[in-house]
Amino acid sequence: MTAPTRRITLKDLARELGVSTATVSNAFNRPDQLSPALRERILGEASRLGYHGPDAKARSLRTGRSRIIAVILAESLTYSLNDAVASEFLSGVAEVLDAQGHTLLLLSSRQTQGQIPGSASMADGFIVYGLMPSPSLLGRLPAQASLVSVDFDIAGRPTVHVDNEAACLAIARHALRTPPRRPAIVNLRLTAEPCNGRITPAHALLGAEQTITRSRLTGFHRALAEHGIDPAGVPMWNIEENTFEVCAPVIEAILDSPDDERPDLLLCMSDRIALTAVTLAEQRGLRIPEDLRITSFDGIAEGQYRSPRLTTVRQDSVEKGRMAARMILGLTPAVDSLLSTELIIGESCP
Amino acid sequence: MTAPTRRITLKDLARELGVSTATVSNAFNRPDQLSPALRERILGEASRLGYHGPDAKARSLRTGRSRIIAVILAESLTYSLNDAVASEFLSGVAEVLDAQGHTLLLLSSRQTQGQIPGSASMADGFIVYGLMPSPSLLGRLPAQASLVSVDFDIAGRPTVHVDNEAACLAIARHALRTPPRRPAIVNLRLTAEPCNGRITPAHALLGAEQTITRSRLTGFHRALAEHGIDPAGVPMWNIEENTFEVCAPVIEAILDSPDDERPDLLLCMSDRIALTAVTLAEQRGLRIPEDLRITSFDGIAEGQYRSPRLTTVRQDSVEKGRMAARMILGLTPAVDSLLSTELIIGESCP
DNA sequence: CTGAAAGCGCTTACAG
DNA sequence: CTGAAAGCGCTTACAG
Repeated sequence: MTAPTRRITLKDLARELGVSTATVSNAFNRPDQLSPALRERILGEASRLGYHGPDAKARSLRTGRSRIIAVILAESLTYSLNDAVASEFLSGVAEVLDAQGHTLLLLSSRQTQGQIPGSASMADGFIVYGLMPSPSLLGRLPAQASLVSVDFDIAGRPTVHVDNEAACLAIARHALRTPPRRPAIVNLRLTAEPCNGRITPAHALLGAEQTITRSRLTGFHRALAEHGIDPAGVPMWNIEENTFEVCAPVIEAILDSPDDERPDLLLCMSDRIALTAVTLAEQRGLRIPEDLRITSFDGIAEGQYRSPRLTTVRQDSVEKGRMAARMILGLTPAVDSLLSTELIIGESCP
Repeated sequence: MTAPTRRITLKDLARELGVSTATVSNAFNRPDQLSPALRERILGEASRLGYHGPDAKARSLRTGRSRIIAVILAESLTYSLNDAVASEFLSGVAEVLDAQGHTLLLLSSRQTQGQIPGSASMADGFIVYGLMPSPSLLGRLPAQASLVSVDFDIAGRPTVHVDNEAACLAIARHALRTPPRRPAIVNLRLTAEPCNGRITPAHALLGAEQTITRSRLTGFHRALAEHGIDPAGVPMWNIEENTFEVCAPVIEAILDSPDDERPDLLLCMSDRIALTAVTLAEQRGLRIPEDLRITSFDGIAEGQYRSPRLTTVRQDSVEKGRMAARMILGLTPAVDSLLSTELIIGESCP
């Protein structure tokens, strides 16, 4: 309780005890390297002197490992932290890291600084989530660090993802069992140039190697073709950000079409889009599913506990996070993994 | 593109260029300490050799600063990441850190390891959120690190919070303007021992220095007394975790009371509780606000974009996060700060 | 404007 | 079972 003149170090402690620094280090790191009695004495003295263990900065320099794992999110931290899917993913990562005594550093490939801060290179491994970051960002990551990508591929690196195309094929098949008069698709971040609204032939779409939503669209299109509907004739909209605020104007534009033009089936690429559609449709007195059927993707909790419960594809984002974390820590062989999805039939499209 | 034999260091680079390591270091850290021409040459050579700047681990040992700020969350990361209020808070923190070239490390006082991993001590500062952690956890934090608490006080440390009592007084006054027949209070984590259900006189409540919800209750009680209602006669329930799953059984118990016992006004301590009540009440065919009025706290987006919009207290959690981050970084004087709140009158209690 | 040297606090072969 | 010594990769007074 005296004023701390200087922070106590392992060396101080060794001198105090009359043993070498190696022995003190061993007391903390390799209990088998010294007698229990001596270890006891060292740990006891340490706690009396307020020494809480070897300094993490020095240890990480010496060993080369920090026990920090970084997750690089495609979107801003503000967006990601408030997005249910990304949050669940992070939960899964955190769960495994925590159990292994590791710690989670949050990064975004949209840092305002333009690039990842140097301090990030302290991490032992990087989980890159959601979108291919710029090559320069990727190049700046320490060469020896391990890397796992999630929801997209980096050549030569292991990846974790779900089979978006098959899942979307399945849900669209379900929806099309009841023939729609005017089906429509609401995409998520699918255009090469930003577009928050109707997609026209003039819009270039991102490729399947750049975004998972392209695979989702392929699934929808396959199902439509199977049912004799020309995909090219099905109107598409695009949403730039998976939030109520950004979705709302696009959905409003769709719903405010004249009765005989308004879609009666909306194949949406996320639950957030679908929930926005539900909210705005109800405000307009449209009945779901009688006037408008809606399918979506993700299976977040919010879509399931208020009626109408969403018909959606559940992807286990928590498990995705766990898998990525296990791979990064070497608990699981670092090989490409495909997680399965589950079709949930709710009330929005029975 | 050759096989990386060994990672290149600042020393290698200096040798390669025929300058001292000090000069290379200065080229990266103190541009004013060398001629622009030399600096250019050094940086050019560095990027050609694939040297991405000084190693973060070594730099942090040498300087004593890591440019990492840790947030210690009261709840598990899994819970916190999926809670709108905590997520918004973290957004605010991340926004400021990012702008300052700092990085965010996520910790929980509920780590499964029982205590914060040693690697956490790498952080330059700690933002402790939501609840007083155990003294032992607090004691293990590096003595020289800065510390800001949020939503509770640590003696001698700066804190950021909102005036919970005044806000709850205000919202309860609003609700009581229409005299309720059977008001009730749904508390959040207010009992000393875990209790997910009705609070009886046998339950000890946490003190105001331990939890913000105690201050919220005081606000409710003051308003009730003002309106001539004996607070002791108002039934109270407690919710252990702010999630739909944990809330639901308690809310169901409340709503399933006989008609003449069921509350007609629910003063809830969070929007999540209120949203659960809305969902379950609607399932039972109860009309809001005609049969049941509901007030809450937080002002999360989800409570505002579907009808009935919640009558609630909006606290600016993002700003709370920004404030805490600014204090930790020394951008703002580290003094106790009280954020204001805003009463939102929605349809759940007009 | 530039460089030689000390040292941040630890861990780890290695020798005894 | 224990200790002396090297060195992880850097930054920073300090001297020139």
